Amino acid sequence: MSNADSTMAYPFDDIEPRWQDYWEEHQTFRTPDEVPEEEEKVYVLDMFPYPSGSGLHVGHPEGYTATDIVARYKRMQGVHVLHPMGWDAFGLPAEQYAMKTNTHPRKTTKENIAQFKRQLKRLGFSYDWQREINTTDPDYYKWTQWIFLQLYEQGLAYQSEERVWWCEELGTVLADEEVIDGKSERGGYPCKRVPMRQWVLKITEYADRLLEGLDDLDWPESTKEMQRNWIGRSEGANIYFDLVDVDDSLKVYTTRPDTLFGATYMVLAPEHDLVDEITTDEQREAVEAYREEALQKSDVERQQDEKTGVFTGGYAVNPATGEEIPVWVADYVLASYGTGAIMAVPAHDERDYAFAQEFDLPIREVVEGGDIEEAAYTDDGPHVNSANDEVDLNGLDKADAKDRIVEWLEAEGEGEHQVNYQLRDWLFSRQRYWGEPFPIVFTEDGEDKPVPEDELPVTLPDLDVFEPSGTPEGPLATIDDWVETTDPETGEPVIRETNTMPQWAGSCWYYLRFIDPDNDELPVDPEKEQYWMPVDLYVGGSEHAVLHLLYARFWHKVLYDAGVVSTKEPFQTLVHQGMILGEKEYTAYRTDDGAFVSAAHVDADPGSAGGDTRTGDELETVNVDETDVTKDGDVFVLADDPDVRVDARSHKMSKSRGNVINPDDVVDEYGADTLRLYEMFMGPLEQDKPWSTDDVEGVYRFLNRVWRLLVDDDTGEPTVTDEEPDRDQLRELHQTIKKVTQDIEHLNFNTAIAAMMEFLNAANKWDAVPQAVAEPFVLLLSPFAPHLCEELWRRLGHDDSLAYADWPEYEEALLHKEVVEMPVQVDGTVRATIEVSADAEEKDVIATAKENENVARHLEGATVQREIFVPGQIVNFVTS
RNA sequence: GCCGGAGUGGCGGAAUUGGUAGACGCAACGGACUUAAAAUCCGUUGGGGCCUGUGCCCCGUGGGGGUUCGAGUCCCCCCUCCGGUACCA
Repeated sequence: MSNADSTMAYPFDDIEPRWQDYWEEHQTFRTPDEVPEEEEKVYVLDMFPYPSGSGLHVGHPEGYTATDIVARYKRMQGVHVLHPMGWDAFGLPAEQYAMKTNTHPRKTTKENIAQFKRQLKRLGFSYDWQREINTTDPDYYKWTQWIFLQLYEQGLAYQSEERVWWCEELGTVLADEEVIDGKSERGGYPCKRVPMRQWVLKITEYADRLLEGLDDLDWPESTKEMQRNWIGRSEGANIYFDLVDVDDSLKVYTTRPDTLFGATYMVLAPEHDLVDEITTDEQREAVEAYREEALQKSDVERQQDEKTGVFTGGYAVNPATGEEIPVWVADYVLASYGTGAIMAVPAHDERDYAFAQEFDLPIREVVEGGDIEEAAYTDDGPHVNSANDEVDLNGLDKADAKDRIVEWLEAEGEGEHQVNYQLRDWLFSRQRYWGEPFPIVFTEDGEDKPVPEDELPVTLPDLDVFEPSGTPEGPLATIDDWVETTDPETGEPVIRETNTMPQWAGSCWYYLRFIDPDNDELPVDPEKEQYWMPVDLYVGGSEHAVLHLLYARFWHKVLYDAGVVSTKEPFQTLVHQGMILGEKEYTAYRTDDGAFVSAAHVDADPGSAGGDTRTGDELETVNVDETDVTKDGDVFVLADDPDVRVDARSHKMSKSRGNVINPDDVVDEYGADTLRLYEMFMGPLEQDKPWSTDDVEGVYRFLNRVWRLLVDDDTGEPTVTDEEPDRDQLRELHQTIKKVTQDIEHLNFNTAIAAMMEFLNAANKWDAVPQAVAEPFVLLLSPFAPHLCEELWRRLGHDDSLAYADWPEYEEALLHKEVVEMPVQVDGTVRATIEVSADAEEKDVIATAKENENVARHLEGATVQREIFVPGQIVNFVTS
């Protein structure tokens, strides 16, 4: 039963497609190719979507509406706006679908894009569709390959043997998350890690610049912090430990060189190069077995709490104490961080402490302050037991001890100060079909060579059959007549690189291509780039807080160094829209025989089935209607049985939960303007918010009231008058202009809408609406509900679109009320509200306040110590 | 564990530099219109208490303390929830 069926509803289903056609026909939102002469510009960008087969989700229009409002608002202010949209269309799902149905990913992708585009157009976004780009288009990925060549030529791309999960049965390489317990997630077939030659990008070379660049960006603090943590810069020292009976030394990285005197053993990662050399014959078998086991474990499995490890039989010399200390192999030391080896200081490191306890290794205190019988002490304190003939750390604190010992190590040639990063170089190849081919060939003697620029793009060959390649090298390796080619320079036979680029590649620079999408000479014209960059507002999900945004910043800096772009950072202001959750659900728990169990006794993730914590019985979940629950203190209980607590929360939308809202359905029922307005009205943009169909109807009613305020339902004629607006009407209008303008500037769309609702409530009480008030109001509403407002604008007598009409400006003088209400407090408690003239003097206001009966009553018998007067805000009498 | 964010009516959420807590919307209730329903319109709605009534009093922004004439807002301590991350030496 929807209100939308009512005959009273405004005809959105007629209005919306009509205006969408108009905009398309008139190219209303086309941004000219030429660089405008006027300075002022704004580049408003959405994170472009992956066009999945399931179509648009209600989460998409949230960010897209926000940027659309800003774009439309800025256009009306006469600013040049770049507001494009495109498709991040390479990726695994289309390839998996191809293997299931033997449909070419190109076809699937094309269909999905058509679906997405149709859905977006229905929502009336003001994109310049002439600039649409698609990462799978050879004219686009030509330049992705070109950028790879820039990286290659600058020495930022190298090849390395990296281990991948290979599943013999499935005949394909799997990602980490597709392998569980060494078995494939699909089918449960055994997998093993095999080394593969892969391309890796030297993002670590840019670590410091990526870190520093964050400081000046107007980004959410949490996102900047996540990037900082991801880069993970730390300062410490490399220290060299000579090996006993082996002519080599062991290099370790530590952030606590000051605890060197407490290093009582050492640990190598199982992958460490020196394991073989160090291991003694007696220990070899045990070490080999341990190593074998560790190599087949996934990273997750290796991060179990219990520490495992095995003694190598070898010893190293602690350079500070001269002691010979045992060298172990353990998988709590990661090969990928630091040098893959550590000096273990069990007294002052929790992990080393746990390991030492497990294997009964000595624990020696070198920093005072804790109780090392109980636990590792990692805080600061005076150093002890830390002196030899040449250096003495005793009594020093952490910072001084670090300086002193590093100085000594450097003088002795036993170590040096070292900065380290958690950031790893970027594994840039995938053993897949549906991605950008690398512009690289290999000569017969195995040398890699770049494909010359004028030979780009290296296009993806077609495949007849989509099936697992049967080789870890991926599907392209099976196409001989593509792989085998000739070197255009020498005419010699060469073979092509058969890896493809990861999905991130295309999204690393798409914001540049939007500026100049058809350029076949360059990725982007420098003059246009200088005008439009940086992106002024970038909106997208926080799931991209690290990877996409870090990779894109990295490429941008490389392009900056190559002189392709003029800004050091691509995205000046970044906003993450919150997640839209499903409708709020109340969940009760029940036993087999139908008895309710209070949620207080249920052990389960809220909303999913679980067990009774007292009896262990399995419980089923029941959805309870909102009307059958009631609030009891902080929790909800069944109205009929207040002893039974129920879970009340909204969940992430998912097919399995069946709480997915399809934007198409909402548009069918209420129209695009309602969907847009609702998503903006739900709450602050950045916040997660639950969907509520009742609330959708609320904003729909608002749009209907706007329509009825200005248009006669029977005749379709406007109901406005040409009378001069009175003072009250002007004040209402100008207050609304001010509020809406400021709120859009701050992306506070929910309160902007509330202000317009307040305006409407006021206007509904007027006998008639003057045209001079109606028109600015329609303009204010237009970025939010563009179809409705275009229609109203037309009916109010305008021939052109309002897309470039002047944004209304408020007059300060019209905002003021002549008479204002002021609360009067006695000792901080409001006792009355008085009406005074807005420009009344303090003494008059105080006098009026004192005359108030209730105020007088509270002041009776008391001495007024102070009189607080804040003009227009408050009067407060403080008594003794 | 660590980092980040948030706790305000039955619900989503408002609240400039500290200045009438609960704007706006939903839901609920009452009324008008209607043969009736829907839609629409008007009104009430944080909790408790006093009063014939205009009205008045007390409590109230996760909990406890503090600063201030005045605290949702600032300071200290604690609790809960959400997101991220986790053997990074």
